[in-house]
Amino acid sequence: MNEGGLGPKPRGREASGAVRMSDVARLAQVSPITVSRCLQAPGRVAPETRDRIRAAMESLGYVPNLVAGTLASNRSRMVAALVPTLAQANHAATIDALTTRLNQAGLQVLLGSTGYSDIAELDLVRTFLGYRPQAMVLTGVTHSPEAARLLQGVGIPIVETLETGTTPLDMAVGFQNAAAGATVARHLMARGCRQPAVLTHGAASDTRAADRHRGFVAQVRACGGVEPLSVPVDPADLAGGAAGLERLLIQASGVDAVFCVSDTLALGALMACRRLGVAVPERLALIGFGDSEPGALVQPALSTVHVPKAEIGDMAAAMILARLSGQESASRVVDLGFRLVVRDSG
Amino acid sequence: MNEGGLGPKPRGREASGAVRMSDVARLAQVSPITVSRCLQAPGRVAPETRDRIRAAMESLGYVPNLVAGTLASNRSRMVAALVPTLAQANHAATIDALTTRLNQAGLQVLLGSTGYSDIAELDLVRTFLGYRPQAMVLTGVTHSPEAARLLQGVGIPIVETLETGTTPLDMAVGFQNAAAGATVARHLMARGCRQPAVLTHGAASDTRAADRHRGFVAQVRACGGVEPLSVPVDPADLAGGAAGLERLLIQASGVDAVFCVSDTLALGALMACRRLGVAVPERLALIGFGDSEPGALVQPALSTVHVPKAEIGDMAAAMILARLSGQESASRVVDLGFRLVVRDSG
DNA sequence: GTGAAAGCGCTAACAT
DNA sequence: ATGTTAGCGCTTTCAC
Repeated sequence: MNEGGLGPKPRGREASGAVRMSDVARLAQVSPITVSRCLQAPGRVAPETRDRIRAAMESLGYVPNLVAGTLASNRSRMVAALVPTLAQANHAATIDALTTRLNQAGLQVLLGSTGYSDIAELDLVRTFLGYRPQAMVLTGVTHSPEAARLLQGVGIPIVETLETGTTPLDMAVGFQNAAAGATVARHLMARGCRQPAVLTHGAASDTRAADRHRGFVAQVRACGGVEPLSVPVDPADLAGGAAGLERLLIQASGVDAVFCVSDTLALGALMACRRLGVAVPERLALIGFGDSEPGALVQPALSTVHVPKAEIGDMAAAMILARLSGQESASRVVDLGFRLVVRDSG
Repeated sequence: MNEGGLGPKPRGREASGAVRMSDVARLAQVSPITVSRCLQAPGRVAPETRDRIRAAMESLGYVPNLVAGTLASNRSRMVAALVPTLAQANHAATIDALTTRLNQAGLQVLLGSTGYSDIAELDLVRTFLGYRPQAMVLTGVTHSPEAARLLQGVGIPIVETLETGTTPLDMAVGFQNAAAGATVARHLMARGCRQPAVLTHGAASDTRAADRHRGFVAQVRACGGVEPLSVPVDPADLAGGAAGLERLLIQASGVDAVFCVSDTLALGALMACRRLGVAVPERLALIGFGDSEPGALVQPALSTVHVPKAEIGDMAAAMILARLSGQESASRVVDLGFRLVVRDSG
């Protein structure tokens, strides 16, 4: 259909008639390298030649093979990103901002979800590294030793998101989870709570949640409060939040405030309170984390901690882009902070 | 640090000391092809050799270059997926399910977001095709003619999600948006609404929303109702929903029911009603679409249409996997349906 | 069970 | 402004 019968295909492996750069070159009567240049730096080919090449590409429906290009140039246009799950608004918003920003700069995002599993993470890191990405974005700063070793060995920019508590592998952008927990504790104690408790995420690798929990407990202690009871929940969904709250009330009926390490958990707890006839915040104060949309809409409106999800994605992209363009960024750790949002629930 | 000084690197382009398959081969005293086999089909190399190779890989920290592998074998392990935005729970949930399922099968997802723009979509399609993915997942069935042409030309499985109204490029999984709109209309008319209206998404390329709108209007007509007024909103967020509702009430104070083409819009409208003192559903019935989490939690709880977001992602993955394993799937279009969820708001 | 040779489609490094 | 040559790191095909 397209061959002139001049040269039989040497290895004959191609599935469908994928158009190659050499086909374009032949039609445009130039050498392949000129076609390549026309794609990489159109300014370096004569306008007439350029038009001829473009016409040829158009008429053949040429789609450059980026895999071959990457191999030859040793430069991919890909950034790998790993999240625990997308089914949570924080992560989705962060990744959305990241991809949007990176796409604008001509970079593609290779996305993987670890499901809060360290071994899945290691697997994905290994595989993704195999694509020789230009950079890698991870969620959180806790990774298996092997993953950390692999990542440090490759010498590409690495950005860890949502957490800035400790020294990053390379760069980090987020906020301090422990400080957020402490802020919530201070707020609750100042409101006169006597017996605070916490609903936390049971998954061991959700160290962000664990940090918030830790910061909360430490601050309660510092304020001289009673040791907070804590109930781990896994999976950390609405039903889990509801069940967790019921368990909590059974274990310690005197609890008068609950810090839920995520809004989802808090919303589930709020539902349980409604069912049980527990008045919020009069009898029980409830504070969430993440400032999700539903939290602002329920009644009583959920008090929570706002975190800059989209800004984190934007900043991660910016840090990567800066590094790739040679700037040895001044700040390797960017703390975007958080903000306590006091509404009706506590 | 690692070279024995035997052969100078021919082209000397490598950034950092990336370990190559030949390095592993040399250390394990086999030829590169045996290392390759050890990775692809461990069963075909002798156990002893295998152990030697694995030890070598381990000690060198070898990470196979998948780019080279893809080029040589003409088979990538990647699936490309395009969504309008991830900042909306439906899409995030669908993609989450898709990636999880595909990752399990050893496939990676290359993710792009089009921001509801056809030209961004075309751009992404072109670029992604350059990576020679094994399959492609798109949102909706409406694409620019060039994109459609490109996609049909490549001969890989294509799955269009969230919409099954028309003939797909290749395969489709979702539900019928127009039918969903009609169902809402029937419900509202049966409840005795006299003057229904609709809050719709203004973005021209959100044809799913437009279909729901169309189906709704057609059904109202079929039921002999008055022609529904419609107010387009863009962007379709909470604030937009609130503003849209106010505009609607100004334009037609007699409206007694509003179908919002998304839950987000409906939630915004509900907030406006609270502010304005409009009783829902007594004075105004409100129905959303998508069955988002907040909708179930607000008061009055939002009536809406449930769609199987995660199931769509799962099914898309399953369809791709089936096709890749050679099964010429019986059904190219899978309608997973929807379900009217009547709660308090209408 | 293992290896040698060839080449995937493109681009870097020099020419000219 | 354009071309030549030589690979990128791997896998295919075919031989042993």
